[in-house]
Amino acid sequence: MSVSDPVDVLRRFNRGYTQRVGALEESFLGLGMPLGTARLLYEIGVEPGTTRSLRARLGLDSGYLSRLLRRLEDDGLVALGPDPVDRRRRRVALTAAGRRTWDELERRSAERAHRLVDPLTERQRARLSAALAEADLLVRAATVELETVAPTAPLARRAVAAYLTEVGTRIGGAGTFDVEAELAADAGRLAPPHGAFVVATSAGAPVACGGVQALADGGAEIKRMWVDDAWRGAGLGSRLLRRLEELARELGHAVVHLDTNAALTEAIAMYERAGYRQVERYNDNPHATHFFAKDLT
Amino acid sequence: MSVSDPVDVLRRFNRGYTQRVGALEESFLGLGMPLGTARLLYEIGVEPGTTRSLRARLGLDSGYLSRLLRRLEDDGLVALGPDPVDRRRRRVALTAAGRRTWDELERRSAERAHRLVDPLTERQRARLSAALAEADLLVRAATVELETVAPTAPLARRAVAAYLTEVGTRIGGAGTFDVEAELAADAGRLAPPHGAFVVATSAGAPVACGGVQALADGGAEIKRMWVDDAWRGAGLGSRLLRRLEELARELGHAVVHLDTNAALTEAIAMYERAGYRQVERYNDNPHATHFFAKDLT
DNA sequence: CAATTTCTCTGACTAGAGTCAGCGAAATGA
DNA sequence: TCATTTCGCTGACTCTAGTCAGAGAAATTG
Repeated sequence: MSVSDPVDVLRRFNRGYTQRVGALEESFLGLGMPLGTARLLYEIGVEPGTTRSLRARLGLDSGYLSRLLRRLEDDGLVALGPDPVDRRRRRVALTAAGRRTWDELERRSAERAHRLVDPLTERQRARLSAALAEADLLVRAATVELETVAPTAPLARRAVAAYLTEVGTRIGGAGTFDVEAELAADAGRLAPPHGAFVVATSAGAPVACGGVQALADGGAEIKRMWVDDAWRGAGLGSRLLRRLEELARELGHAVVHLDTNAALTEAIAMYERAGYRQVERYNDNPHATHFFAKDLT
Repeated sequence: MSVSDPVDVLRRFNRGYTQRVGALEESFLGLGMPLGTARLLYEIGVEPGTTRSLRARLGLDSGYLSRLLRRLEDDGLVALGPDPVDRRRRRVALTAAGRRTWDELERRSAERAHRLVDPLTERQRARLSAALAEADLLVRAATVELETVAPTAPLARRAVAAYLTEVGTRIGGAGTFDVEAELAADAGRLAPPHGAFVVATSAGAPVACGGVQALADGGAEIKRMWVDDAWRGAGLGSRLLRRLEELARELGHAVVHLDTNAALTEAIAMYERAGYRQVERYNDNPHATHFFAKDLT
């Protein structure tokens, strides 16, 4: 067995790691709370939300979640209130007592981690840190899911809003966007029959997106390419790009265009790596400074 | 929270990893077999044994194990027979069908790992591989346990034998050792009241060792320093060295000596990093070419 | 040889984790 | 506005995982 076959390395790691460190999870126990309940409490503490968002994050059945929440509520650890946006849903947040329990969970978990790292020297800890951060990013990237969704879907709207915010700040305050107007424009052009929109999600949260639309004078155009800051460097951009090109091909196009701004240096580098060549300005987008095209062979 | 604090990175990794890949464990499912049963089958496949040894390895209740075994037997996957040594116990081994199921478990586990790695590019896979291998080594190293044992203990004998084999091959066939004679010599000098022997174990197997003895003309000497090939580069050597110096101090010595061979380059580098300075030959060891000493402040 | 201990197995439990169908309230679309 | 869809909640389940006490066979001890 080759030491460097990623599959073998992964399996070897997995076996060793879950045996030694997997016990970390069980640190949730010892608070007299079942694991599922503790996991939920922990997740609420990390970021409160609606029943819906929690379900997505933890992958739970709605009935099951409902029951778990009730138990936490009975114990006085969480407070439930109606969601003003959609009164069928409920918003969940920790109470003061819940926060104290959460802090205790945090403390115990950190203590366990600390004990594991303790026998290592400073240098080794740094090495472990770097290795785990790298592995974390790549594993996360590998498990991201690409979904084609309507540009009006909440997921898509959030992703595009994030895109606009970032581009706005990157290219300077001058050209900030009217988010609602932009979203409204997307609704038609980035949807079938002439377009498509793809969101990359991780544990239910959007981490990257991109769309294709048909250009008036033929060919397709890729728009709204965005990768969350924390997810850069894991090849998510090129994966998304490949998917969008595929969609453009399915829509019957033989060439894709895209425009971008000089400030978005990583994006430009990625387009070049992906085989895009720089072309003349093909639209009047005031925010665009660079224009690219690629033939879909 | 600093991104590079090892404790935080470890915890972040842990959360993401067990969520995404921890499911790997669940790959045991999908054979229509509950997790516990599959784990037991797997363990029997790795190494058959008595009910008793399996209970110890998996940490199961005897009643529970009994039930699980019966289920496996009913399914024709394992064969149970009385243990000739103690007829209250039973010996357990896989049947041919059990072996096939075991192989299938292996195959699926590998396939899952493969699927995880699949969306990544070649380069990313290599990065992931390297990162996991590094993390694996360090996590293993962090969970290694140092025990002071008698040099006659089976664990110690195995470690010293490995040491002698390695040194023998490294410094060339010329000076191979009489293993039994060397072990007999250690028995007296590397044990209390004038010496000590330390073995580093991981999951019960020796992975490094080292001993201290008193020199005739004063001072202590470190001997039998060995780190298993697969465990190099994780700082196990320096950790062991520190422990041995501590033991030398406790034995009342103010200075430690050690000798080594020019062929053992990593060891020499480690001694220098640890503050050892080269000194004149202080014994007539024919295998030694380099001599070191360090003051215990 | 008898008494005691050790060992596995059985039966009777409990709690956790999760699934599924269906209900009623709220939101959405025609 | 009315029909449809979405949403969360409830009740009724199932399956795992694991605990515990006690029975009976085998080994050990006095």
